[in-house]
Amino acid sequence: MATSSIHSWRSIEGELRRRIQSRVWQPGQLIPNESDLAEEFGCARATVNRALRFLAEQGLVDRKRRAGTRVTLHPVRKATLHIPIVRQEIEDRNQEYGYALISSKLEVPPSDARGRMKHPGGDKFLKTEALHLADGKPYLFEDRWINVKAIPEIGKVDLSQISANEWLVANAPLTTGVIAFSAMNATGKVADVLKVAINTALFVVERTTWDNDVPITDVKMIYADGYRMRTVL
Amino acid sequence: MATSSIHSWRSIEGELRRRIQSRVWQPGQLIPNESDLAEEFGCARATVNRALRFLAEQGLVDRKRRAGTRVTLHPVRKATLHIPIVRQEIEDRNQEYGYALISSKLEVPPSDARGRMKHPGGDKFLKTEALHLADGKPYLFEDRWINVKAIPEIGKVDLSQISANEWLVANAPLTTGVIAFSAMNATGKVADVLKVAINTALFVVERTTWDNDVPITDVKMIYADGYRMRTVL
DNA sequence: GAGTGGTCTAGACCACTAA
DNA sequence: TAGTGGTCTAGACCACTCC
Repeated sequence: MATSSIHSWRSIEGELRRRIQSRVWQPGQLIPNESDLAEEFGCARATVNRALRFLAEQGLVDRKRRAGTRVTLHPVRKATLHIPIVRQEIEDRNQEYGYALISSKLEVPPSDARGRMKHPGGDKFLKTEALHLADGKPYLFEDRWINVKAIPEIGKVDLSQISANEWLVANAPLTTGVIAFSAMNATGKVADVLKVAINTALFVVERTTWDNDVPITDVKMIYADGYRMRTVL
Repeated sequence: MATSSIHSWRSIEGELRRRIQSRVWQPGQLIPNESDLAEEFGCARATVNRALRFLAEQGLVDRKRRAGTRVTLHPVRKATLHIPIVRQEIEDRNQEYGYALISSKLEVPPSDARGRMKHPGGDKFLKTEALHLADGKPYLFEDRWINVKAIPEIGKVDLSQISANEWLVANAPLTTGVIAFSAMNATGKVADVLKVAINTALFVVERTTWDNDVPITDVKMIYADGYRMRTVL
C-alpha cells in the first residue's frame, strides 16, 4: 500500500505527514516503528529514519528510544526567524539604505546591561547610538554596548562609515546569544530620533551575544512606527 | 591530524564549527570536500555529510553541488521561536492559568481580515474575543476569526470552557501559516480588558493559518504590558 | 565533461528507557 | 531486559552545475 514508488525520504515524509494531518494517525497515537515502515515502503530503515527525524524537528511527532514515535498531542509550532543585518533587511525591500552614527563613547555600562551580559566587572564598554534609514526615513534606532576588551579591533573602525551591526556580524565570531522581542512607548529621545510622537508603541528587539562566555555586544534595536516582523509557520 | 578519536557526527560538527569560529577557515572560503574530510577524520563520508548538513541548517556554511561548501559570508542568524498554546505558556511559568470568554458571534469579517486569510467570499465567520489570565491577572487578549465552514465542529464547542486557542490546536489540522510580530498602542477596549492605561505599548502576535489553502483561523493576540518573547540564537 | 554534494542501501552496533 | 530509535559504515548511483 506504498503510495510512492520513488523511495525518496521526501516522498515518505510527505506520506507520513498526510497520515498525520488527515488524522489517519490520531494525536497522541503511537505509529509503527522504523523497521515496519521501511518494510511497508520498501526502502531502507535509514530512509524512514531521515523522514521521521525531519517530522520530529518540525514538531509533528515525538520520538523516544524504546517508547517509539507518537503523533504530537499539542504540536508546538516552531517559527524560524531569519535575522539579517539591517542593511540587507532594507535592501531586500528594495529601499535605499541610509545610516548615521549619533554617538560613540567609552562608558561603564549600567547594571541592567551588565546583568544581561553577565559581566560583573567595571570595565568600560563602547556605547554607540545609531540610526538606520530606509529611503531616507528613520527605520531603526540602534542602542549598543560593545566589549572593547573582547574586540579591540573595533577601536580602529570608523563607525560613522559602517554600522556596528554590520561590522560585528562580519568580524566578531560568536557562539551563543539570547534574543527578546517586546514593545515600548517612545520616550523623548527615541521619539525625536525616529521622528514619531511621544508614547508611540514601538517594536523592540534586544540581543546579547557571547563568544564562549565572553560578552561581545548587547544591543537594543527600536524599530520605527508600524514595523512588523514576519515569518511562516 | 584528526582531533577526535570518537567519530560521532557531533564531534565532527564541533571541530568544523571551531575552525569556522576561530577563523581557521575564513568567511567566504571554500572548505575541503566531504571525501577529504572523511579521510582526515577517519570516518565515513555520510558522517561528515551529517555534520555539514547540520552546520548548513544553522547558516554557518553554504553548500552547493559541484561548487562545494563555503563558510557563510554574512551568517544570517536563525532564531527558532516555540509557540505553545497559551495555557501551557502560563503553566510553564508556574503561574495559575485562567480564561474568560468575552464574546462569540457569527459575523462577516471586515476586508482586512478577509485579506489576511485570502478569503474573498462574504461568508460569516465565528468571531471570538477572550481573555487569558496568569495568577488572576490579565495576560493576553485574544481576538479571533474562525472559519466555521472549514471547522463546523467548532459550533458544538463550549468556548466559555475551553479557549478557541486550545481547541483549535488540538482539533484543527493545518498545513501552512503566517505569523507577524508588532507593537500597538492600547485602545480603549483593549486597555480596559487588559487593565492597562490607554496608549500603553503592547506586544502583538498575529497569526493566520490554512489547511491546504482553506483558511482556518485568523487571530490577533495582544499581550499585557511588559511581555517579552524570548529565545536563543 | 567532471567534480561536488544529495541520497539510498544493507547491515551493524549502540544507548536509552519502558516494562 | 528487550525493543526502540540513534548512529555509523562502505559502497553506490544520481543530480546539479561550473568549467
